[in-house]
Amino acid sequence: MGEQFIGPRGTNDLFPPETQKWVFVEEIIRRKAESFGFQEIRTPIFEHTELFSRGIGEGTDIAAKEMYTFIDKGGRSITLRPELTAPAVRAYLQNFPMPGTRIQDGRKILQGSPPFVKWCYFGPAFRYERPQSGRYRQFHQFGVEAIGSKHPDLDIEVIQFALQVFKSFFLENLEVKLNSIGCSSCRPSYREVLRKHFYDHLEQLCEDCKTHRYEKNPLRILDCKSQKCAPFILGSPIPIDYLCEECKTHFNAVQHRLKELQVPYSLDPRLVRGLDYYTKTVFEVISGSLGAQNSVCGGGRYDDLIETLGGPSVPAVGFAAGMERLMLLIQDNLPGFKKAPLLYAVPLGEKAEDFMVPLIFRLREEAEMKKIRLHIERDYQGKNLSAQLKEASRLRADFAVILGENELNEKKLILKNLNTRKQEDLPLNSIENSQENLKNISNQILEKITVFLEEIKTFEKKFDPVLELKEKINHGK
RNA sequence: GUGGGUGUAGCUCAACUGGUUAGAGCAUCGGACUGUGGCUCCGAGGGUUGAGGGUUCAAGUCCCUUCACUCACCCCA
Repeated sequence: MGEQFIGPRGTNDLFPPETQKWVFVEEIIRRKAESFGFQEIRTPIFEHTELFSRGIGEGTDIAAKEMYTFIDKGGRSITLRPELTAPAVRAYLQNFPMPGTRIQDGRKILQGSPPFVKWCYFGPAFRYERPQSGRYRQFHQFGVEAIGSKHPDLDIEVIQFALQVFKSFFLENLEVKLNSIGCSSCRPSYREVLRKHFYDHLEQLCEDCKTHRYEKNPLRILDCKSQKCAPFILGSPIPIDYLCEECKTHFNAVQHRLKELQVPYSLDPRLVRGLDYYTKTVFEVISGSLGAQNSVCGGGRYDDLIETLGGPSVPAVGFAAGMERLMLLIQDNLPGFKKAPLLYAVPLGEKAEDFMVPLIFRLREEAEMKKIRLHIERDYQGKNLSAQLKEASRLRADFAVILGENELNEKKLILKNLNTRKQEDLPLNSIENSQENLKNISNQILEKITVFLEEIKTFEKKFDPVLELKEKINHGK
């Protein structure tokens, strides 16, 4: 087989019809984002390493061992983004002017309200992990961030947006998990309570919990799935019992709204998330049909992140969802995509080509001006008539334009409807490829085609993608 | 990083307990049909059996190493 290049581990190539599905799905998400007022942003795929190590926390698995980091030619440490929230915050701080600040106890205190933005994004992210179903080294996320307000209704709007997106794809059997992990004022004391709880059993905990988590971030012990830790986690104190007044009111407000809006959710006191920047509300949407990597989307509040990254204290909330995982869930439900009707041009011989090439060019322009969606293709391998028509059939072409020696001599051109197998001659005034002549012929062809297309159109109304999708869902399971 | 499963033609898979020249379907290309397509028939090309080493008279098959894919742990989207 020789030596062949294959793509790096954990990366994927996308081809039609997959690419069409992605475009379709992204477009629906964009429309949904528009109605929520989340505006699309684009930030670089790489950033200074420091942004991530500080942003998501030195101790986290992501920062500690999953980052694609390299030194560039200027000696800077650069990292391919493993997530998009930290870059969004960086972009926010860099581009949106703050009101005046005063320094108090080494912290920047805002004199007025910070700029408020509601953003959404799409794009690739990179983590060095062993790939498996729903997990890749280059994967794609979409998500939203609302920066500049601590209003609990924004937590709701973010969750609602995620659910609305999933709903537009008729996804069922999704579960919303919710928790609150407190803030910088109540978490330290809770942390101590946790340490005390686990202290007596320290020797019986798993390696990771014993050595790292207990010291660095005892909350993450709650998230540990090891058999060893399970019995001690069961009886451990949970974050919501130790929330400060502010966090408690916030969490109550969030839950109140969720109930009011009849959003089904379940409290999960062990949901703590793997990134250090979360505060207060955290949530996750999981699916039972994804295998081990069952989380479709995860997010929450990050009221301290902007300050961690060198800005003033600005509250924010957001989530990120995995495109690959979303596609896994919905791709069987997605409809086939209507292609533009195909016109296959069949020039036989050099003279015919000399006329056909400018004609094709002109046809494309005329079709566009008349807003006729038409795909025009031809043969480039000098095949004979039979073979070219065979190719046209293989490509499911709807029409063929045939031009050979005979036609040139008789000053005509054959337009064949490949569905009905009927063909007719279109007279040529001349075989000069003057613009006027080409335009004339183009319009003749397009006129004939339009008639056929009208017939097809009424037929295709049954195949409206959304209707078809709905039907599938209703009939299936 | 750790464990399980799997690697045979472009794709999907055969080849009994080790036994001649590794087969089939689909796909591709050509011909029947020197200018009218989807069908049919005939034919052709395509393989260092993932790679490297070992055992054996003999290895696709057994052993070791390595690589890739895949699922799971871990972690997360």
